Amino acid sequence: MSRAPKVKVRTPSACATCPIRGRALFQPLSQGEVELVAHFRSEDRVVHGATDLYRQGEPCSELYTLFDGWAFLYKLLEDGRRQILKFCLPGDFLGFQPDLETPRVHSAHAVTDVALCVFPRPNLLHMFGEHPKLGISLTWITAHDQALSYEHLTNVGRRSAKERLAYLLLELFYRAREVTEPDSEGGIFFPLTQEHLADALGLTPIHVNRTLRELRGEGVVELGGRRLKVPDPGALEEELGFNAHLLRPRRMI
Amino acid sequence: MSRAPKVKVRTPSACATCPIRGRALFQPLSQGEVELVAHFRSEDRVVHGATDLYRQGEPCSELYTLFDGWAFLYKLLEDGRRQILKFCLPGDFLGFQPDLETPRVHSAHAVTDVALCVFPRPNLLHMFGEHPKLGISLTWITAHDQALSYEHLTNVGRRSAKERLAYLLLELFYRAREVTEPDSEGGIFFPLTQEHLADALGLTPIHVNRTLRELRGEGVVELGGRRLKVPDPGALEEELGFNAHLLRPRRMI
DNA sequence: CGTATCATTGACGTCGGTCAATTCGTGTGG
DNA sequence: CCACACGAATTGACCGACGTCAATGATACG
Repeated sequence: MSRAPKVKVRTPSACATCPIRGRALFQPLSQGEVELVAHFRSEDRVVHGATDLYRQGEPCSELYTLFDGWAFLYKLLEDGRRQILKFCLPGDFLGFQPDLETPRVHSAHAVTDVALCVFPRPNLLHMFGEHPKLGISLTWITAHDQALSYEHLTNVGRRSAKERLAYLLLELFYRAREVTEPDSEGGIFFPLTQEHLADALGLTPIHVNRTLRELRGEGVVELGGRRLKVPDPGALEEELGFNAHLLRPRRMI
Repeated sequence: MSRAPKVKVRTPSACATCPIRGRALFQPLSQGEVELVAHFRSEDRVVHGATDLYRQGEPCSELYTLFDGWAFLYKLLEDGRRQILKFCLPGDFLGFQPDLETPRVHSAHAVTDVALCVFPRPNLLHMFGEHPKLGISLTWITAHDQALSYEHLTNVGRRSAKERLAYLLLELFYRAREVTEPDSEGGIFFPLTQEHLADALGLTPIHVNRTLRELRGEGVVELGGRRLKVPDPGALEEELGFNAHLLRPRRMI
């Protein structure tokens, strides 16, 4: 039987009052611009957890704003090895790539049930044609994603397993705290498995587990029961040389 | 004594006849647009090899098009570990980042002597204000860089040393062949040391050396004397699941 | 030539991977 | 309410890819 998805819903086309608008793609827009965006948006869509949103090789017909839930982007090698490229949280914009005529270069997967705002590709190009400022927003988002991706590359390429894991958990802790309500103890909802973490960090799940045990033992993180807490984020930030700037969206100009 | 740099030169503001324009940032521009770009460009600059173009932490006052020579972007950890993020070849656009008010988030280093077109930041913003199409070009470039960066992340996170090295060499071979003249044997000029390769791949120079020996032994690559040749790129592409699409610039729209 | 940088090689150590159980937790059905 | 099933977490024993340390060669340049 098909269970009812657990996600936030809202009345369609309610961009003007969208609860995540302050954090989303089109944050710095005026009232009129928001209406323009609402006009080009085609629908809200809900996708169940543990399913793909799109797959590499498919045509690139839509783009999305993640409205609620957790997802990630990933690449698959021929033999099944998987690299997770980015974890997506509410407010993130997914599905853009340099050549929209070309098949998708990576896949996207819903971890939890997920709610999406859907932008059909032709509408999007229209939209940018009619409103250059939206193009600047998109440039900003892409550049921001790239900075994050460079950070991950550095993490995977040049840090030990323990550093990598601590770094990723800290990043996700900060990002999740920005877009969802922490629980009474300051912990966040955290739906990822150790296998997800492994595939993002270039490790095996087994080694993630061992490393996690160390971090827990040192009191650096509390993780379990779909909940994550970093008791002293400041100290960890310091210790890892974590650059929190990269997570704080600011205006480009 | 300061030796004379070995790079291509040209008369300033000759954007219209720039030999790399077909491959550079502003490729799809009209005559008038090129003149606009030429107007906002401030100068040509030559930088000696083995020096930094800019460093993380500095203010972000200029952006560049690489006109001649090889460079790379990198991040440094506190203890000196280095991750190379991207190798830059003629035609590449450097120095853009999401928040231009904020200090640089990575550094750039000239491998060889290098010639640059310099765009002062304030001019750039002006330029995009006056000509939206340039903004689209920039978005395209950023998205393209990001796709490359995701590819590198996958490479470093999920491939063996041998696969990583072969993959990177193939990529550089293709990219270099696009923008410079191959020698009579089909090899390309290749100024990187094994340490550069190591820092891009998340390996040690020693292990790069050993891995290179294997690849040479199998006839997969010829590398030495600042020259690289991949005798059968097609076969290697096949074997690695290399996606050459990502390297071929196409129009976004 | 003398010096510096890069490439190369060998011996050895370790971080993280592999394989294989066992345990835990949650949801399901009897 | 309990038995069961399934995925995820956990643990141990062992292995191998890659790192570390140290020495030697090859090249280029002043």
